[in-house]
Amino acid sequence: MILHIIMVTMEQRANLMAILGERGYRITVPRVMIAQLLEQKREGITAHALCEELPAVGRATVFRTLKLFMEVGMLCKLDTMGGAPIYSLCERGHHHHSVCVVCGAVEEFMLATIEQLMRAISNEIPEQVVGHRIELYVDCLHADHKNCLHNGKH
Amino acid sequence: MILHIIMVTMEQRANLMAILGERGYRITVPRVMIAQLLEQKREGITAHALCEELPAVGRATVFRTLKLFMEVGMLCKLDTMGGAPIYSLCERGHHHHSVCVVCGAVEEFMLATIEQLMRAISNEIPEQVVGHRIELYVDCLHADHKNCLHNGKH
DNA sequence: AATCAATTGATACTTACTGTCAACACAAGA
DNA sequence: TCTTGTGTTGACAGTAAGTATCAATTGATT
Repeated sequence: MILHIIMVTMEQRANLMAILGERGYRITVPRVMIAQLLEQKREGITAHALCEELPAVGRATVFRTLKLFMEVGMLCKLDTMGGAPIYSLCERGHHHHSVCVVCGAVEEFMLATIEQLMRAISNEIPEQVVGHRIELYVDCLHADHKNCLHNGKH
Repeated sequence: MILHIIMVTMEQRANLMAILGERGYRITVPRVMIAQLLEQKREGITAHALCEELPAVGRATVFRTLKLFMEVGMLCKLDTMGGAPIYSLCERGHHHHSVCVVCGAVEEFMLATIEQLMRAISNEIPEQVVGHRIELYVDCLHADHKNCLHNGKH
């Protein structure tokens, strides 16, 4: 059973800024603005859309910031195979995506079993696991694939 | 314990061609050449390198073919965060990657537990799972991060 | 061998992302 | 609170991954 993420907490942005601070990165206006927007767009957002919604922030800064957030493990980049990548905040290790291969509908999900698995893997391999990313390719089986991203394209 | 993939079988290319045939795609010279090369480059290869090694095959065809192989579920695309994506053949669901966040070293691995997990998930969610992708972000802990992809860049 | 749709290669194009650098702003110390 | 220095920004130009187009070609089928 999929547990959709409902909690939209301020804690996350605070976390993100705290992590930046800890690592010696500055907490700047553009970074806070981008974090805020990502927080609102829980379903994820493209870099292009981010730029449009934050015209005050330079394009280069948007990409630099996305990369930074990814490096500190608070942002996932989802490759949609034929569309622009989608970025979305994640508490480390607690957020994954399923992509419908028919209509392109993207859903977030979490499964306790995945997190259990990750802990198990940590014990099994010599490397130290600092993060992970799981994408499920599914057929969402919706009668008409209503959310079809591809409809507009063909 | 990581089980590195050792088996290098001809079966895989045959599989791939069979799958193409089944789905009504033609088995052409460029497709066979690309499949052959991918088979040799087990550790994965960039689209750019593929083009260089197969000068007889057009760039567009290389990308089209990679996309096709991904669509039939026989090829994984690995996003390396700051480098060109790496493509590598996979028997469906039996091949994943770990990426060292320090030095960028990429390793393939498989864990039976992951495949068990996927079967479990299939039963838990309403969507039909047709494929998956798992990337582990690790610190490989090699004393000097010898395989450091980033060395050349900084 | 003939047929015809699927595929190819060349080219031009789009777009995600990065490098550069002068101007700026954040945090810390005087 | 003023100063100072480094991290960060924005604009712009550049790189490179990937796609659209279209005439020429090729592979499966008859």
